[in-house]
Amino acid sequence: MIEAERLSSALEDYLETIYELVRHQKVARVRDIARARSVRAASVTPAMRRLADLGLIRYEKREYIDLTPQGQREAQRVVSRHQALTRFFKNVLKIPVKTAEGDACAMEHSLSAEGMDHLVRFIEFVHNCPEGARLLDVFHACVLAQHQPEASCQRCPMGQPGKAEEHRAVPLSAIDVGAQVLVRRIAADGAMRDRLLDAGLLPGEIVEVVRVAPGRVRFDLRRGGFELRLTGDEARAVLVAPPERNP
Amino acid sequence: MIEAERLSSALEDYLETIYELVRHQKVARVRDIARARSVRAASVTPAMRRLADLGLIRYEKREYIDLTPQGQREAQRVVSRHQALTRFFKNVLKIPVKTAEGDACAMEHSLSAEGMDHLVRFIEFVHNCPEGARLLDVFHACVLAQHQPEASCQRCPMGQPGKAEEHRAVPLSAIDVGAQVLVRRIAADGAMRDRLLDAGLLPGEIVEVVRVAPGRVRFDLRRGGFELRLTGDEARAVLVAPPERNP
DNA sequence: ATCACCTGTTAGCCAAGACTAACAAAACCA
DNA sequence: TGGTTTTGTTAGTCTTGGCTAACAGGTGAT
Repeated sequence: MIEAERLSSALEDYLETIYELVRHQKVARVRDIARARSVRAASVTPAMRRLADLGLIRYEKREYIDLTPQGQREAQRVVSRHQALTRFFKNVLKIPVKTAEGDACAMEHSLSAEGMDHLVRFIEFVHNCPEGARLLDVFHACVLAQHQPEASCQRCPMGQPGKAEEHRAVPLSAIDVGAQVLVRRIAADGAMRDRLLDAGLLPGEIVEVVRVAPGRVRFDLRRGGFELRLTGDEARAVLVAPPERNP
Repeated sequence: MIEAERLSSALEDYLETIYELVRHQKVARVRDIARARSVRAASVTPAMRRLADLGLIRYEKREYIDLTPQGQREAQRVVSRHQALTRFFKNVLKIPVKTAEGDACAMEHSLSAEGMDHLVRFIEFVHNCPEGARLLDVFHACVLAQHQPEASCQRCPMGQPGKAEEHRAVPLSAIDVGAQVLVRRIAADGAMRDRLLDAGLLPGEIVEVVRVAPGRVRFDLRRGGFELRLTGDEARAVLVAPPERNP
């Protein structure tokens, strides 16, 4: 048995798979592990040898595999992170179950102890504290339902077009050349939202309007050293804080 | 130029590094990339060749490296995820800046479009909506400050030991053998909290008390097929919903 | 009893991505 | 101009973690 410095994600995944298999099917065999991880059985054998060398599993050729106490602890650590992330994605962010699973599965290997600690505090908060539960409801009603305007939150000024400007949010399409503005919100869904977010238009970012095409059909922005071109529709979906006015 | 199926995390990191370098230092050289990524220069050259083959960077031997428009988009996508995650970890979960950076850096490669979409909605919510801002305040005051009891939230019943039981939360140490209970909250900090969370005691989990040592100094639990042993102190820190009573 | 089948192992291959050591090209001085 | 230093590239090695193909060991059916 050799001392571990840091388990690779692949080995953590194997360990987790074994954990789930013994939990549900009582025993873990090479075949099952291969199926669960979508790899060939021939790839499993050497991984088992490595895990056995690390003292995390008991593995004798052609026999059932199971976890040592240390392997159990290690696997449990990973599974806990997986659970915490999955719950956050499903219950708080409300992303589709399958995507939530996928994201959690990939991220579970790199969440720090501190991240885990605080993430779980957050989950505890929205589950246990009436304030937390209420505010989560507001988030879901107000923000996730934006594409169903009639369902959207009455309290939140960002959801009400008339009140938006009072709260210092105007579409980027209304901004003059040369002004620097602060992105507040992306009022778009689906592919267009993805495009704008991927382009770096996150709330809190500062952008400068560099050029506006005649007819305001195209907007060239500068953002931290790079230029970015938006269509009129895109610019209308980017809500920003209006530039300061010197009174 | 070859078509990309899916960029590896390593290549995404190189791309991101180049992006940040041209943004701040105007140019990216092999030396700088190697330093930024803590690898040897000899590892950078082949990575640059791969990125150039994918049409993401412009790279001529011994010349400055820069991003093609496509590379810029690709890098920006990764950087946006990095930013969104960092902000969430820093401003919402309030984990230390350095840890936040580290976690974001590792997770940025595996956040789905949907996860990104909803994560940013959440950030928009707590930044723009008065309700959201309040949510965050309550969370920070009530939950993160738990170890300073005088600062803890007055509204939240979980923070007030007297009221906790009314809200169906009692320490696991008070539970009888044989009972199945639901974990509500881990009332511990630091290493003990980490240990309990890593052991899978997350809010929402169901555990059964299998055995209690004389003097209630040790508690053996069963959780989804595995046994788990807690000390008395640990059991006192696990707040659970009391078992149903048949009236 | 033997043949076929299922499962697991071995051997040998490959690609990614790191490393060192040695070499080549530029740049920097004197 | 020529030597030194810095910077980049090449060649060769290693580990991880996949793959296929071939083989081995058990189980079961005829």
